[in-house]
Amino acid sequence: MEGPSLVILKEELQKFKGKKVLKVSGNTKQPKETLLSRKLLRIDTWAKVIFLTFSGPIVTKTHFLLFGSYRIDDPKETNNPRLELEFPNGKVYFYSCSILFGADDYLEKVDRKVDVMAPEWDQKHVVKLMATKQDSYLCDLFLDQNIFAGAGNIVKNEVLFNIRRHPLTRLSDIEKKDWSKLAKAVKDYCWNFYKWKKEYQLRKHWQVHRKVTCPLCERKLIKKKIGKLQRMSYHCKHCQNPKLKLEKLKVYPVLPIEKNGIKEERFDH
DNA sequence: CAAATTGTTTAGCT
DNA sequence: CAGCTAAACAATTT
Repeated sequence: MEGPSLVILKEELQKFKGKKVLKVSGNTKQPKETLLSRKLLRIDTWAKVIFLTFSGPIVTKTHFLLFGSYRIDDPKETNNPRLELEFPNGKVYFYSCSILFGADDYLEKVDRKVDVMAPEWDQKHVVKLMATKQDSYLCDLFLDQNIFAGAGNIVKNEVLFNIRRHPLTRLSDIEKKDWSKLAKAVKDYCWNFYKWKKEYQLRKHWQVHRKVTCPLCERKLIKKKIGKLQRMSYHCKHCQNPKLKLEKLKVYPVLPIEKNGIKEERFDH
């Protein structure tokens, strides 16, 4: 689950704010019983993490990793929740995720200036941090949670296409004056992600991620694990700047969605 | 249906 | 100590 999805979860949990935990269950090894009878006081997100603060205070930190999911008032029948909380007005279920208790300090220490979805996101601050990673490939840089907190593999692949650059372009191959454009392109795409996901239109907007053909030149896309992080990359060898440094950096708008019958997204996460 | 996946941490090397 | 890799974790979709 990428950053924007966590913000959506936060919104969906608002109805439980100020409510008391009536019942706790789940297969987490963390001391879940300590949450009984406590009130959910606040909900914070950072990067791909959600923090729940209960009276006490007790702070939990939940990360959904690659396969995690959640449900509200509508449990899955196929597997057991890691944590289930019952409130007077409903229940929330977390599945296949990492949950840690006692996360008070994390919540305080988090750098909100690098969180792509945070109001405190600070372009200049991000560019400063980028300067410490000049040798990184863009495909690795965009996944660096210390610099682009909340960006994931979809964001990475789509932003690289929007800037028409090869994933193995090094940051140092981009003019320094354009670095702020890179940062903004990632942040802007994340907000589009957020909007599209709420409309169940996210996958419809994918231009290269998990696709086979380049939407511009119709050539077959390259699908390969590359970069230091070896995450799957989808890119067009022809359209994503095969000749480095020749062209001024431009962030192209996302192509309009095709009017064919791509089915609506029904993902839980 | 094998393969991929909206990801990260940690143990164990060199 | 830095930096790398493999392993572990876990569930659903195409």
